[in-house]
Amino acid sequence: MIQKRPLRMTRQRRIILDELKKVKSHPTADQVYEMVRRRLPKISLATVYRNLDILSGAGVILKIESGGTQRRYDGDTSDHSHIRCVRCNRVGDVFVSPVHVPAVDESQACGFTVLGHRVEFYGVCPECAREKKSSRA
Amino acid sequence: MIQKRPLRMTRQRRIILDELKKVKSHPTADQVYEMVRRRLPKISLATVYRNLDILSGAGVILKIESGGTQRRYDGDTSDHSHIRCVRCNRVGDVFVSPVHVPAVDESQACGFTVLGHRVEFYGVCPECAREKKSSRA
DNA sequence: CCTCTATTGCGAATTACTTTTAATGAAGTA
DNA sequence: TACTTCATTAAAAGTAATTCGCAATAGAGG
Repeated sequence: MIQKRPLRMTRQRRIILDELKKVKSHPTADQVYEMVRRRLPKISLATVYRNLDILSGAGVILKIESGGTQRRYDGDTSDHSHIRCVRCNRVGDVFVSPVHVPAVDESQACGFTVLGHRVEFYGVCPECAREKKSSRA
Repeated sequence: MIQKRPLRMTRQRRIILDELKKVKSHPTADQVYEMVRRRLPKISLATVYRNLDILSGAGVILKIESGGTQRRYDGDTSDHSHIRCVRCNRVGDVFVSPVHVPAVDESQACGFTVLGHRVEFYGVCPECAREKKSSRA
């Protein structure tokens, strides 16, 4: 594995990574900002965004792109899927045995070279399920 | 099947729908705007956004939410998956026999009620593959 | 230490989309 | 056909999320 350039471990980068690894949720950049701010009150939101980009580019964390208005980040890079709440966009982890997806060749994929796939689940998170029930939507 | 209220078919809505059904690509709102503008030069981008929302809400077209910075729309509502180019975010169709995804219960999904899932492919589109090759990135 | 250059913090800019407002026009009614 | 009504429109302003530009700063190797 060729390491292009070792990541320079600045105070803010270390703390961002540390906070993200610490939680099992999938926070937005905003939420990471709030978490990190408790330890580094002067950090800027742009720095948080930049580092989340750099860290996900380096494969140290995961950037969850799919759906919703805000990106989310995951400190857990082990193999698992995600489920997104259709109401509040909260993201949870799904641990299932590897899903068998038939091989797809270019002819079936508009000439695209297939690199991989992911399975995305959607549903209702416990919090929203509770609200829904009480408000009889 | 209860029809809430029949869609009022305005000139601009008809043309938006027509242009979207005409192509087999998955244009962004911007691209739809450009297409429609050739026939309705005075239409506004907001109208395009609003109608794409209304049409997808009515199930006449598909809104593709997953990944990239811009939403994409699909005039083809038949059952198929999508593949996204990791370089340019272009979206293509993938026609595969229904993928078997094992049932997931709440305990495996952080307490979420699972409503469904989709399989997303990613890869490199023909155009980007060609560029990559020539520029030896 | 000292230098070199990646990284930071700040505010301003950009992107992608949504809302507001007043005017318009599609479709049902007489 | 004329009238009515209310969903829909265009244009502009607004908003939220993210990114950029740049001077100041600070890790890491020498």
